[in-house]
Amino acid sequence: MQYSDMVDPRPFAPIVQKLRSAGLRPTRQRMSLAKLLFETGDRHVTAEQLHQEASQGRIRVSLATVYNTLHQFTAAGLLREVVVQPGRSYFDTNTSDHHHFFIEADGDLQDIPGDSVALSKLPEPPQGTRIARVEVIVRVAKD
Amino acid sequence: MQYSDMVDPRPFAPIVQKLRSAGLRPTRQRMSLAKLLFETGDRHVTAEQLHQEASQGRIRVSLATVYNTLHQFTAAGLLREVVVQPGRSYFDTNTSDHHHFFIEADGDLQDIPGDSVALSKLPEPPQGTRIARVEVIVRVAKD
DNA sequence: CTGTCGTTTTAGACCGGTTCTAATTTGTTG
DNA sequence: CAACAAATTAGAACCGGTCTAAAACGACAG
Repeated sequence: MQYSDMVDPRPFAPIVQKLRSAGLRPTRQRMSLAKLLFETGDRHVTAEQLHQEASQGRIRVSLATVYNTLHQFTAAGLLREVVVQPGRSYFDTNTSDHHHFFIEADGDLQDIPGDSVALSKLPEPPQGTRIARVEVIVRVAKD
Repeated sequence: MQYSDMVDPRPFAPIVQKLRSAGLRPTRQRMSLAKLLFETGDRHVTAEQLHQEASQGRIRVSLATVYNTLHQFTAAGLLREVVVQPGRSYFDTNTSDHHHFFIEADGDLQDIPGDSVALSKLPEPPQGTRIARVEVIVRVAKD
């Protein structure tokens, strides 16, 4: 029997790692939220959604902490904030260069596969500025 | 002396027209706001900005009416709502197909000349949906 | 293991943009 | 001009998000 056959004895290790290398202390709340965010593929969540999800699990976190954590993760480059609706922010666990579909009727945000949208021409930024990011939002309606 | 040499005796006529054909009664408030919005080239305003601007002129309009009017104009296709910042909406008097620079530091929005950005490839929209609009936002930072 | 100290979390107050409500005013039509 | 529907209004309410001050916690030295 080899090590690789066993269940990982330190299931939190990768998350602790992730937080540490982002310069964030691995606290109970941050670890729990990180698990929810990063252990199930790409996600787009609002603060309220994540807070509710946490509450429904065994995790007790205040809404303030959810906001703090989302912003810290964003500042650390672990998340990306997406603004498509007035008065509500989404946080995307996919931080690679990509764009979004927004299904207005449902308030549902989806990643667009990286290479299925292409910009063939970009404008010169205004005097004294440089391009920080280019975002493409494809707003779709239901048939 | 020809008609075209004279000052237009009905300076509000074009605006009344515009409102009427949008199915909106040409009330005092709507006319005043329309003048502010449409008589000085392309603009990007927030509700608060427009309200303040109106107040500074001779126009008395409530903030509620500014919101109502902006939304009605948007529904009628006279304006376009642009969402780039959490918790604040911009309204763009340019309703043609075009995109935006957003200068994050100033909260300043600018039109990108129509043909200086080009999408060479668009994705298939998700099952059961169709593309309603494609928005490109170029976020720029100051040097 | 314990004490210390800076960091994090928390409840709840607060904030700013936006929407709602019910009463009043205005535009239109006969 | 009367009558009625539509628009406007002040102010309350709402809602996502932020702030505050106090309590809890994590890391580390001893």
